[in-house]
Amino acid sequence: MSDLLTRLREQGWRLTAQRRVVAEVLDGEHVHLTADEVHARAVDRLPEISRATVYNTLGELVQLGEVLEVSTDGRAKRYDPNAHHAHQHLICSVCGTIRDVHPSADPLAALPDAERFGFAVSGAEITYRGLCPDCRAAT
Amino acid sequence: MSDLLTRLREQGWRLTAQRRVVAEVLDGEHVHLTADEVHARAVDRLPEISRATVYNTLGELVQLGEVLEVSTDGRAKRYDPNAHHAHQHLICSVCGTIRDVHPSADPLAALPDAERFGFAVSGAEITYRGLCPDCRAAT
DNA sequence: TCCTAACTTGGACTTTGTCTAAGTCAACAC
DNA sequence: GTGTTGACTTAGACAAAGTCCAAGTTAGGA
Repeated sequence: MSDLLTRLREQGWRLTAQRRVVAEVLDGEHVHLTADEVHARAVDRLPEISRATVYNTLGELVQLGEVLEVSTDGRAKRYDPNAHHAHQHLICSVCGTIRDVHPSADPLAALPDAERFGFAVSGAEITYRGLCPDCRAAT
Repeated sequence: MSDLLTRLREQGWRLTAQRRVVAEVLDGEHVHLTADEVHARAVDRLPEISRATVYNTLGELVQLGEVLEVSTDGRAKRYDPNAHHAHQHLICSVCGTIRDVHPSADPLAALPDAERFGFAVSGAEITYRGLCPDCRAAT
């Protein structure tokens, strides 16, 4: 993650305590946190950090391509620090747990020209849904 | 759509004016409307219909499998009446236009067992992103 | 050490959606 | 047709997620 801080500085970022803390939270646990969860963890380290700053910083990290935004359920967006390795998501329909997964085929290749309607198609996200082992066991 | 009304009645639905109007709005234009857009169009036909009823009715249609919910951007959910034919979505990154598309391969087949982590995987949604012809021309 | 543009803050505000209590009405029985 | 009843609808309050703004603070260069 020191890589990340270096890259950000090269982009002209001011390295404030708040931004450092947000970056550390995302780096610390490889999970998919909501903005409010990031804020809660950031507050543990820097009690006076505001919600607005967390939102701003997350938005900037997304702009810079350092973090991915995942909108899966129409509720809060989740932030995925694993932005430098292509992957898709597998989500438990019951508890919402998210795993990164790696399909064997590129979904873009499966979209024929006739199905592109003149769009310049630039990417594809796949959301797999199912029941995680814990939720299977619970039923 | 009279099919739809018939199916709904068979499910024990009371056929109220409000529900009929919501069903007609979704049937009338094969687009992907937000709940508020559905409400706006419903009000044109039945001025006293309330937002709560539109939300309730859309939720019921989704439960019954007659309409799909599409959450693509963390903003408002969109409702897709084309629930009886498997398809995926292609979305313009600029204007948000959504098209139904039909990839040539089943995305489920591209997820190896080793990448399922014990989940009972039940489905996959692909969101293709790109620039629509209008937005390409505008740049 | 100073300066200043960039950053942060708290709170107001917006959007999207949910909930509730009270009133209305579709469908069935007669 | 008329009455009955539980399902449905309504308006408005509420909640969650996110944005915006004016005022205060500060990182980093001069």
